[in-house]
Amino acid sequence: MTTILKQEKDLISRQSAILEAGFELFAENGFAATRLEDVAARAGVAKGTLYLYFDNKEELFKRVVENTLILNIAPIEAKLEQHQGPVLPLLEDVFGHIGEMLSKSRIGTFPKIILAEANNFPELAKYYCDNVILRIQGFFTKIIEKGIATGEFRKVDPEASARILMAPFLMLALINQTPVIRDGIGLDPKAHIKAARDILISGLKA
Amino acid sequence: MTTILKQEKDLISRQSAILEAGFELFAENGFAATRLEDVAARAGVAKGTLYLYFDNKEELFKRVVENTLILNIAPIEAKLEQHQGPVLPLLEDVFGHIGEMLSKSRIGTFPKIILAEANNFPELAKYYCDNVILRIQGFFTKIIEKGIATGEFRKVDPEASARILMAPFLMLALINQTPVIRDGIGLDPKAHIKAARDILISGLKA
Amino acid sequence: MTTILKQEKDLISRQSAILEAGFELFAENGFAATRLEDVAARAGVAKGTLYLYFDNKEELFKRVVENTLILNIAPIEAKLEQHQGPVLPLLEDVFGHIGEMLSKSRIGTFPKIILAEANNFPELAKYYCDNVILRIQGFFTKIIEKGIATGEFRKVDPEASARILMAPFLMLALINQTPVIRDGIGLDPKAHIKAARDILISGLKA
Amino acid sequence: MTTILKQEKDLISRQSAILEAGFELFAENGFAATRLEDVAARAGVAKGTLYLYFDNKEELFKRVVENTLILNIAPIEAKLEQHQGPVLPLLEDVFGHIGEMLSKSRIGTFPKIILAEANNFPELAKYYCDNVILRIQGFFTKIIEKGIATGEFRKVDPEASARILMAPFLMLALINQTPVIRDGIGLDPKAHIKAARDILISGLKA
DNA sequence: AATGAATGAGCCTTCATTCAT
DNA sequence: AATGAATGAAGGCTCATTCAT
Repeated sequence: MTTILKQEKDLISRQSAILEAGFELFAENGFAATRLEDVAARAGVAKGTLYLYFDNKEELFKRVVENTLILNIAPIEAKLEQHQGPVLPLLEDVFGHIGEMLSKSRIGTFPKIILAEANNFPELAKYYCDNVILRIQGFFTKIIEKGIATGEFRKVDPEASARILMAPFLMLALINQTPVIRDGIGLDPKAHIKAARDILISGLKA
Repeated sequence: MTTILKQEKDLISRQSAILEAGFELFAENGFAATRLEDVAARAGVAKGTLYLYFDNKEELFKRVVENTLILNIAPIEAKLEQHQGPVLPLLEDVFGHIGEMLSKSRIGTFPKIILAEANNFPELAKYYCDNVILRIQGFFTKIIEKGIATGEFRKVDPEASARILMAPFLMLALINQTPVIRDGIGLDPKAHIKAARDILISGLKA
Repeated sequence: MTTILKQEKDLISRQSAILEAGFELFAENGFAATRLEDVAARAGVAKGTLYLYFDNKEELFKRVVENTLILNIAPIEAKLEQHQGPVLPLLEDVFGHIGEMLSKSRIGTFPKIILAEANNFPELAKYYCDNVILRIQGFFTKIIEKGIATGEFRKVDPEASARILMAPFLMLALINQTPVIRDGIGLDPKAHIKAARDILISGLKA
Repeated sequence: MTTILKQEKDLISRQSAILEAGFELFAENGFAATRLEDVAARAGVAKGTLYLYFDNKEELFKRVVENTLILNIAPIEAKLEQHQGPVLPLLEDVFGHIGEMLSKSRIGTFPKIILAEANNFPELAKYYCDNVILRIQGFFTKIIEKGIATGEFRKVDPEASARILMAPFLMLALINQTPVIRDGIGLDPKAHIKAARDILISGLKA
């Protein structure tokens, strides 16, 4: 049984290693400019091994995206579900939460990959749209609606405003994954999130 | 002489046609997925002709970007230079101005191209950063500083806040060039700009 | 116009060279064991050049087959059409004709290729079946029917007998293209055809 | 000991299963297009197991051929040896015998395999030539010689005529293993053999 | 200057073979 | 002995680039 467990672990870690390697290289170079040979090398396996886990390059790409997309949206949504009382503290909390996530994990790479390849992989873009963007947008929309209901916020268009709340996060995600530009404009994630929270929440308040 | 002029004009228009075609295809498919054969076809020339005007694919890409980048930042900057009195009306005006530009012209394609290929073309990204992003950022920074000076705005971090002002524009630019996503989330450019102006300006006001 | 003619000739000869090279190698090694690189080398062109003339390996294979199949069936059929009087001399003539063709040209390679790849290329086999085998079979069937009508031949099953007439030709075609076996069994094409004519015609005679 | 016997039997049956599976797939797809993975699957063993019984793909192929080649020529030869009196009845008998064998068993697959791969496996072809073709040819040659001696047959070239006798069998073997063509030309084995016997024996008779 | 046929390096993918378990 | 995951050489195909016309 120990052996079985070990094998299982090996299998999982090997697949993970490939997904991980694929993630890094796709994020760095885009889909086309990424060579499977390099993915294999970074994962520490042979070229042919990739095909034991993935049908082809496209499928690997999709799985890389999907795999990482089972992201921390659910826990955030849960917070809102359980939440009682004024939404302002929740919103402030969420700003910090997402901001930190985008600064530290590499989850912010995805918007970039998806946007870059959206025309070449429309189904993938749709998938991302439905499972990530729309869920986040829905989350913010509900917060705004609640805030309007409790009188905390002015009467704004909840959905359009939700997208305005999301914009600084998108910007952070994109630019933080692009060193040349991030360093070029001197963007500091913490200050960025702080300014976003400050201005946007002030702008919503009644 | 007429002939010479005509020839010259032909030369110019041929080069333009290539740049134009390259722009459209690079914007649609990214750098790698764009085939020079298709660029040539769309420009109405033969494949070999491209090489009479451009050294290679990379150079064509750079020239496409550089060529179209001489965008209308200057007039906007000029407005600020000449401007007297309260900055709020100017800022409101600028919101509409940029919003319209991004909705109608294809200038919004660039952020997407640049971000997608920033790691493969760092000099290009740097160039774009210096000549476009930083200038726009500087523009907004100055407006905020002036607004703080006139007492119109709260005391915020001008540069970080400038980036928050830019975020919805970046979002609009990116998503508007990506039909799958634009339609997927139901983004309406006008409503988007309206909400941005509303929330951000309220958020800045003293 | 001289130039145009020359170019046209070049194009034709290049395509022919590829078909020729493909023919030889496919005949020698079969479909799978033939490398396009070798086809290109034998045709005196680069690997990529093949793709200017053929979509892919399969298509090249089919074209090789089809191309050579516009063979000398038509002229033989014509003979029968024009023929008057007793069919025996015609049949004897045809034996010599086909025998010579199979001995000298490499047209006899096809049955072997087709049979070997029939399961991998069923449409091709069907094509060959309809356009070659059935036409030859029809030709012999008609001769036998005529011969029965004129009283030259016994009353035999015309179609089944036609296939018996064809059998020695098939054998010759297959074995003559397979040196190991041809030499191994000491098959001499002329003697083979002579014996076939002798026995089969005697066997049909009334 | 029962166990040992069982193991031994398992070994034998496993090897047989592989040879069997190989036979079917090689016959269907040819050498190159047959994947060892499929052979293993059809034999109900793992891919690696093949290599416990065979050095490599080529060797498996040869063994598949050799293994099944020990066909029933001997009993037929014996008949001739013991035979006394007129050969005509024997020849007629043999026609039915071989015809039935080719229609029912899969022994007719071999000519196709051998011919298709003769250039890639010359020793195999030689082996088949010496042990099968030449023996059958010798058998028919002797019958014809005897028949000439007894005055039953005309004075023909015995060896060349032997090959003419063999031709319809070869044709049947090849085409019967190739459904597309067999169905395409509407070949019926029984009628084919009947016509062959009829015409060829008539053709030989004095 | 313009063409487009030709080139060949490069990459994805397959599959015979190996080897740790 | 048996397994099947892993390997990597080999080959089909694409497309940026060249060059004869």
